[in-house]
Amino acid sequence: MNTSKRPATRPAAGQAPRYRQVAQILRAAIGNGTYKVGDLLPGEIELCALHDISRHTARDALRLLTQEGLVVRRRRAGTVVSARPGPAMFVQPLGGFQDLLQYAGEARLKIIYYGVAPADGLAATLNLAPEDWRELRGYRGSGAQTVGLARMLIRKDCAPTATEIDNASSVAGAIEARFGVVADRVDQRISAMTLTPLLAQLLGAPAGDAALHTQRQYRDAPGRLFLATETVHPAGRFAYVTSYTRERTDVE
Amino acid sequence: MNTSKRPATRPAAGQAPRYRQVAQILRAAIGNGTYKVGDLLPGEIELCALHDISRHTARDALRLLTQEGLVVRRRRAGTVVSARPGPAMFVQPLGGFQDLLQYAGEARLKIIYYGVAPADGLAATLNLAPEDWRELRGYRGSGAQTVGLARMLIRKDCAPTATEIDNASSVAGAIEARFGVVADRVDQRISAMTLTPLLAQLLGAPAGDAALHTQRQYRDAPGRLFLATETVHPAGRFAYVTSYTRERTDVE
DNA sequence: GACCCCTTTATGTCCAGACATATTCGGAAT
DNA sequence: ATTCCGAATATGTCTGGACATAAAGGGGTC
Repeated sequence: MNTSKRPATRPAAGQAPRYRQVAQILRAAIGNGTYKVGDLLPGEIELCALHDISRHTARDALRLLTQEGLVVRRRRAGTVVSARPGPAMFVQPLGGFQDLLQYAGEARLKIIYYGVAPADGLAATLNLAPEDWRELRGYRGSGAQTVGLARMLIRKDCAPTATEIDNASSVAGAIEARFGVVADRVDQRISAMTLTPLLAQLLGAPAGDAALHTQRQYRDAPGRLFLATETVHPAGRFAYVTSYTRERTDVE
Repeated sequence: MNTSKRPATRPAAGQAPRYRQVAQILRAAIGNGTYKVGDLLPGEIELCALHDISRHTARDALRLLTQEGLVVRRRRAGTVVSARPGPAMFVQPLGGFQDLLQYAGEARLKIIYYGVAPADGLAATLNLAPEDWRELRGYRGSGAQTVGLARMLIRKDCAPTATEIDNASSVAGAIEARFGVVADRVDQRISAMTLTPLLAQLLGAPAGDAALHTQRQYRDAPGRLFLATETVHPAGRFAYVTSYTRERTDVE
């Protein structure tokens, strides 16, 4: 293993890593129809040549697209386009329990309000006593892009600080880390809704547009509600993606 | 780069890849409390030593746990446990899986078209050769109430008759009963959409209203697509309701 | 105790290589 | 035209290495 090694082609300062750039190029090509569903993407070796990158970097780029459900990869068969990306679409796995405890990919929660639960806020909606809860409101998004709006109630006796929430991968995770309160049951409801003028304004979308409405209630082992959330994602910005596989019992 | 390379430590025949084995060991350790939320996992270098694997294999194992939301990784900070593995990782996929194979509750499928896949139908949307597929269109509803509209592609070589479909609890069930083709993997995507005038008319809903849009692709064991469906449910008529419970995994 | 700064560190990103293997495909035979 | 088989192929898995960088931590100063 004594061949000389090409110096790494690092991205310019402030730019995304090369593998993300290549992933974005491919994502855009799928989105604009250059590659259609069923088409083969350039293979790993071809991507190396096209973008002057290593096979590792090419595979990392393709791994991103695989995770987003845009392509399917099988050995020898190659990389096949399986879906078109919505423009700037974020996808959240909707598989199992853990997926409920995570933010979608890189869509972070930007807190815009965290404090006393207003009498006419989410607590009222859920018929809860506001004085027992903290309300949190925030945007979900990445960078300057807003994917959705979230509103949550956190029971006062297990309300982390805003900093703790910022540093965690989810609000439920922050609660568990700080107070040891663990979600034992999560009830979820996904439905379609029409954006009200207020929500539309907050989300920078036209009023009357369609949106995904997700409500979740998290309960601990004795069944006590400790976290309730609702999120609104305008159509075109967000989708739940799930992949179920029939389980093999031959594993391990 | 002229040091000799250790031969790869491949898993024994029939066993999962090493990176999956290591991931499972760590997952179990998190699950049984060896590592608690907030704890540091062994770093990459330590995992290499502990399991006699390369850093790449260690990183792949940790990447799985990251994807499952069990750990959070940041440079220099290390790998921190962010959640305990619920059954969600294994979240009774058969239960969830089977749900995909059934109609929602009592909402039956009323077939309004079953035959040749039109050149401009769903096959075109999925970039499939229409001549290899049958297209089925129908209403989902109960009694006189229409809940949603469904459109499906069934691969010709395993297309049941309309009567067989009527008599089964699902199209996938009819396919399995008649041809023995079993869904091994189902990819699902749930998003919000706005009703086009045509869809609105078919559904008796105002054009421009919000709707839930669900797309599913069913693949058999070798990964071949044999059934693709899409359904549209106007807002207010349909919601996905799910309840996840953390399963007691004290047995293993 | 708070703050600052520098070193250390553990992950992130990128490079190269090799072997395994599932899958595709082309050619031969029927 | 169909079937079979073997070679080729493109991804999967695993090894090694190097540099970048964000973050932790320790020590010194105030």
